Amino acid sequence: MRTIHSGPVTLHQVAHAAGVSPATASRFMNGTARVSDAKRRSIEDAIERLNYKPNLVAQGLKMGSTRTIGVLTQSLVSGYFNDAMVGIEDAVKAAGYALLIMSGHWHAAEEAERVELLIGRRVDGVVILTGNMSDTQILDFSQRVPIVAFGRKLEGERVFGFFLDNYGAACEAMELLIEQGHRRIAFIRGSDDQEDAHARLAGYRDTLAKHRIEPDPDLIVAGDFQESGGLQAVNQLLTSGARFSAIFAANDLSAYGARLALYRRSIRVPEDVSIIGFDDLHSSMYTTPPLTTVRQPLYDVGSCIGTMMLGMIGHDEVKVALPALSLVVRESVRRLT
Amino acid sequence: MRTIHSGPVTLHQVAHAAGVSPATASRFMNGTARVSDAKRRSIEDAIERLNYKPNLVAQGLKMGSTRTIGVLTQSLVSGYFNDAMVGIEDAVKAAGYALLIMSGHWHAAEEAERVELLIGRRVDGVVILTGNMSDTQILDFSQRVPIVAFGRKLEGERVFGFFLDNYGAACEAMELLIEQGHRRIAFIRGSDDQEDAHARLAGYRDTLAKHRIEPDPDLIVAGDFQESGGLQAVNQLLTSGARFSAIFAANDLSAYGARLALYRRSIRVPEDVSIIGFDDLHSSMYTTPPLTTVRQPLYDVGSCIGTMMLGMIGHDEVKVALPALSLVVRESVRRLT
DNA sequence: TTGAAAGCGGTACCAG
DNA sequence: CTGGTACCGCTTTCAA
Repeated sequence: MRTIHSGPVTLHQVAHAAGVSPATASRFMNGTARVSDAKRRSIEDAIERLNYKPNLVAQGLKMGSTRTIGVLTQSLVSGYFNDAMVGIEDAVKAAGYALLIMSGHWHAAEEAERVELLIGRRVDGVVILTGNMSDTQILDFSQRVPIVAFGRKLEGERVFGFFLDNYGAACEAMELLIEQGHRRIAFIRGSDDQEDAHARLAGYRDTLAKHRIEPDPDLIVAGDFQESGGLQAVNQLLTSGARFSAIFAANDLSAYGARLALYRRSIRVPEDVSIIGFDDLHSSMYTTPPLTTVRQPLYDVGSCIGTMMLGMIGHDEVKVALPALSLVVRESVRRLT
Repeated sequence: MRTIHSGPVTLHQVAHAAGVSPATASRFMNGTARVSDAKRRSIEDAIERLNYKPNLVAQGLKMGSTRTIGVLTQSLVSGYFNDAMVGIEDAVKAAGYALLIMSGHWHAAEEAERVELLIGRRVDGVVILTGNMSDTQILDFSQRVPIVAFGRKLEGERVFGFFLDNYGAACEAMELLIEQGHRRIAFIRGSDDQEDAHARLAGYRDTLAKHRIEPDPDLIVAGDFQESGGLQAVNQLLTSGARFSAIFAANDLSAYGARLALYRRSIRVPEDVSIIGFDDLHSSMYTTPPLTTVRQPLYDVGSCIGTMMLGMIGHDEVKVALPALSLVVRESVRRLT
């Protein structure tokens, strides 16, 4: 006997085929209660025969949980964010959670709109990867859904936000440069609207001050966290005739651009000028020369976020240790002789 | 008057507050039918006051459509796939579709499992970005959900698969090298289990043959589409003492690795050896020297996929022009003198 | 134009 | 242990 059915098979059909009530079939599916051996077998059999797969949408509606975590990223093509993404996914997938990813493109209004969409789709929680929304906005959202945010300090019943010590790491990077004898160090800034950019710049300034090195405003040039910005920055530095023996780029992408600008003028790295970056993107291990930089353990950050999220959803107190930034010394910095 | 409510407000609450039936409220929400001015106003008012947002899950259950497209990628951290991802998203978001992304890690069983999960979540369609599943498996899945696949040729009622002309583009790349006077050209292979890897190798071989250049098996070395593979490949080439004036890397990542291996031995690019890659990752514009490579218009591929998917879901015939590969000449290839 | 009610596919409470 | 049934939030006949 073969029946033509349009859609996927339902639990009712399984129950019917197995000669039991949907309730029993459901109980069997979820192990919610004991089911007699006979019935169990016939249910198993029916499931097998009909190739039944539960409808997660229906379950979601009934249970009030979609087993989905919304992620607001800023760019789907950022190696930076994507590392965190896999950390998150790895942390939550064992619990049956999937990720619904949307990107806000560093635009507060768009970010809010995306979060709204995420909530409309009834995600069980949303993680916000930096961005330009105000803390207040996020706090507001957290009334409606648990939130964990990366890149800002936030604390509350259904919200937790944290950031890594960019300032401290920037100081470390500067210490390395200075310890290697560099005094005239250029700094390529990040996007003005990003917290991290400021922290890194502050680290640059304060470390210079700490060592009583006279800061030269001409050595601080605009950038945008992109390769193109780094390229322009160094071009500007070079045409302005500024002297420097090292460059601290606010992130690796900028460092790539800077490196190319130097290459164009046949300035060697690190023989003529040293470069240090920030982020430790995967490809920074393969630039020529391999880039000395500050490692952001984004995968670990993602894991933390994932476990925190699961904790908030399950109303558990979870304590996770935040990963730390660290310097990774490769070959783009050389001692000044 | 203020009422304490646990969850989000429902359409029933809105209807109640507005003094109309849920049916009318629903009609208003979707513009399904005319609603009298008076009622309309009171509904609008209630929506505003209660800050009502429709429950997409409930709508999904009722309508049999989640307005979600499942995407099976192979890696969340691949610049290659992610470009396509944003193309897809851009193409479908205007239609109210969101992307549910899962990755299969080039593992057929895992891929199938992910697709199964996607279907369980009742996505309206799934796009498969290459991978190692068999065509048969995909055809099977397409019985249950419309599929568009990238990286394989597939045709059917609810499935469409296509690939770009990797072979032709590889030939073009080789032509460039040969035209620039190169005869001893090394080839770094891609992963053996990927179709594209074979196409590119075939392009390499056939173009050599076409120009009656004696192929040297020692010049074809293993790779894995990763930087590390490219690095090792060139190391092997170098230690084996093989002579070559150019390297054709099966993809940009391999080219990066190759470039570093050369750098380590102080072999200059392109003065001593030329390198050509494949993919044109974003960062290939900023390597030193900028990489000559074959551009894969992944964003456009994504757009096509998105529109095709929308077409399949809406049972429309859509004709989209597939984007073409093209050579982008930068600075890593030099004429042999 | 409007409301009542059925039902999308499950789950869980309540009896038995 | 099992079945009947209400209901999750929304849409859509069907009748009025």
